[in-house]
Amino acid sequence: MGAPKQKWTSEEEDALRRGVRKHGAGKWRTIQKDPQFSPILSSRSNIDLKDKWRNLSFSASGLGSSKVRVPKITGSSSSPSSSSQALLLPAANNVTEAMLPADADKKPRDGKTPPKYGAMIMEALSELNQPNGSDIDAIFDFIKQRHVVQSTFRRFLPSKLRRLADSNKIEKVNIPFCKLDYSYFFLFSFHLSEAYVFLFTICLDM
DNA sequence: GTTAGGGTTAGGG
DNA sequence: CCCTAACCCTAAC
Repeated sequence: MGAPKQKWTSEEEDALRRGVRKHGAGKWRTIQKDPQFSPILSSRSNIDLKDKWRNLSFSASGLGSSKVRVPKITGSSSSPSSSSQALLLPAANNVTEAMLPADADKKPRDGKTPPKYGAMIMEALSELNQPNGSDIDAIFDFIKQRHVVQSTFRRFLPSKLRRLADSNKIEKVNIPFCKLDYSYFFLFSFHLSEAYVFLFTICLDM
């Protein structure tokens, strides 16, 4: 409780980047124990290094740069891109030495066109319009294909959905007639002239 | 024991 | 009110 939040300094960030550049990503313990970065990252643990690196990757992922609009929405079938082992990056097939953007110094932030995740979720649900419901992965995949979102989006996507539900925009209910623990989320949006009923399914544990 | 992923909380715009 | 960054917990290797 003594440190509510310890912001990362430029020195620590630089040290982390340097360490990754030298040892490579994934060797957080080695970087942390390195005598060169040890005094700098003494207050940081390997977990912290990993988290910071993760955040850095997200920031450098590219948000607000190339807004590739893929009107190929096939929520029902033909979804080859939606696999199981797909990195959050769109096409990061550049593994040379460091799989991190060293040129992330520049942040091409639009600033004029905020992502608005809430709108993305609503749009995805509206476009999907699946009677059976769309799982959270489908929603995420849809948004990912349509917009460039950060990897963190998937992490706090449930929280955002819950927030939306709390905002009377969406509601979640559990359906017991499922095979296992399947939670169906009902999302009903009341429009001025039309009433749309969307529901997305979420897999709790399987 | 360490790393990777997911979830939660706090702070800032 | 929404988005970003740091922190904590758990599972897999």
